[in-house]
Amino acid sequence: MFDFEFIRNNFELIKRSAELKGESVDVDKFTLLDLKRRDLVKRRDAIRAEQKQISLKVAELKKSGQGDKAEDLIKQSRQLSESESQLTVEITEIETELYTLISWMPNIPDASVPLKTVTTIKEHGNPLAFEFTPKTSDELCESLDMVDFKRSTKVVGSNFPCYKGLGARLERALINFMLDLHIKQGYTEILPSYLVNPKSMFHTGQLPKLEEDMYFIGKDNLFLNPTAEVPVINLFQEEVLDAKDFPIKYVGYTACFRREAGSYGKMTKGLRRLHQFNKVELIKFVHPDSSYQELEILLKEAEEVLKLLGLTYRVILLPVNDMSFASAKTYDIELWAPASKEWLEVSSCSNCEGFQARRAKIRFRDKGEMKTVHILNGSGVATPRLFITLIEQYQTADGGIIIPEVLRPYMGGIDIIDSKKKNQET
RNA sequence: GGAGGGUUAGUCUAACGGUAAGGCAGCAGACUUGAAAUCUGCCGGGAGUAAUCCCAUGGGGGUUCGAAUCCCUCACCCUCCGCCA
Repeated sequence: MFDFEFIRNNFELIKRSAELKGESVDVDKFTLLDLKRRDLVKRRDAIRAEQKQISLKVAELKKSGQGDKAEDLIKQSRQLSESESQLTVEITEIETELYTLISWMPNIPDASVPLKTVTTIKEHGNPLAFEFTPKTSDELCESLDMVDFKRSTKVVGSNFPCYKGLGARLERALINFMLDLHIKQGYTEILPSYLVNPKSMFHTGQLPKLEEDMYFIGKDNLFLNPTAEVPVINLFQEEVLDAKDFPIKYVGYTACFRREAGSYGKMTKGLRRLHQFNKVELIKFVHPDSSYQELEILLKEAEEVLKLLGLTYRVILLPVNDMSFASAKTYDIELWAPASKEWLEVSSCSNCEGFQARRAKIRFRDKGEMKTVHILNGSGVATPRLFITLIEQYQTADGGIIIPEVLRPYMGGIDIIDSKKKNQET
């Protein structure tokens, strides 16, 4: 969200970036309402000033025991009061409209972001060649009994996975491995609430735009978080941070809930796109002057997960039309699923600059001046597609899965998942 | 769920219904080799070249010429009671 003054001075920029992000923002309407508001406010202020003067005179008269002389003044003030409240009604209406208008303006992309072309920044690892026909993750999950999709459907519905046996253990191992790694990188762990209030959803930019994609508990007016970004960032809403602590780094794990309304087809098969999934999320509060350097560091910190797991991945720079509402610049990390033969997105690392911070009123003091912090977020990483690519990349000719060494301590020393060991819980 | 108490600026704390006062922190300057101390100014937001004006006491409403103050309502915090893992 932007300040009024910024909007007044940057019409073209806002209009163009909104169009590129697929939003229609009526900038002309803003100008019209803004001018009207300023005019009305000026008129109301004049009335209020007059009322104040009268009020002071009344007080004086009453103090000096001449209360009866105040009658005319009081009558006059009552009349002013009427026109004042009329103007206030008009102003409130306009402000509501303006606020709605502003809350639908997406963040402006950084100058380094391409308009429509996806740019591959780097590739890591080798293209994997198997001397046998590799199984897809769906086949492996079934043959090794790691995820029970069918039974879970009876409990809740489709696309809510139920991990089972060593599948559950592997999922848990991944989460813990990632958390421990990021803690080593200097992040403070947060285990936040899964439910968040509407205000918080607005601050981080999920509302108003993505309301349809969110689970909502009407009885208590709460949303299920779609990412730990929401509860973690909102911990600090309306706070003034200390610049001495920058960069402030938090890592949070939560289950994430998304309705994925309108999704269908191949992309929803297996673990590809789920209503509930696990994600470890990195959040940084930084000084505006260094937020783009911090974004590069954040990306490297997320990549470290995949490097240590020995996975083949690539990093792409998202063009404006693929970027989220709140982001100014986003890198995606994609993993290679060799059997399914597709790149799967497991992480988005974004610099949202002051967009969320202005909404959430998260500020810091810089040489006596209050400023808006810049907020970055990055998945480090989401588990389902990591799970898919890991089991596809590490599968053996006889249908087992080798556990990467860094995960073994989290798996009770298990080094391979195979058909004999599939339900083992040593 | 019930009863009572509370919410004032970055922070801490005042204000018989008469128009938000202080302290601390912070910033700038003076003094100083430098610092501390001290002194001066600034130190919530908006409009205006400026003088100045308006808004702001958790949110929303009401009473009043006038509300931080009185009333209603909601949110949150604290204490106690009830219920429960």
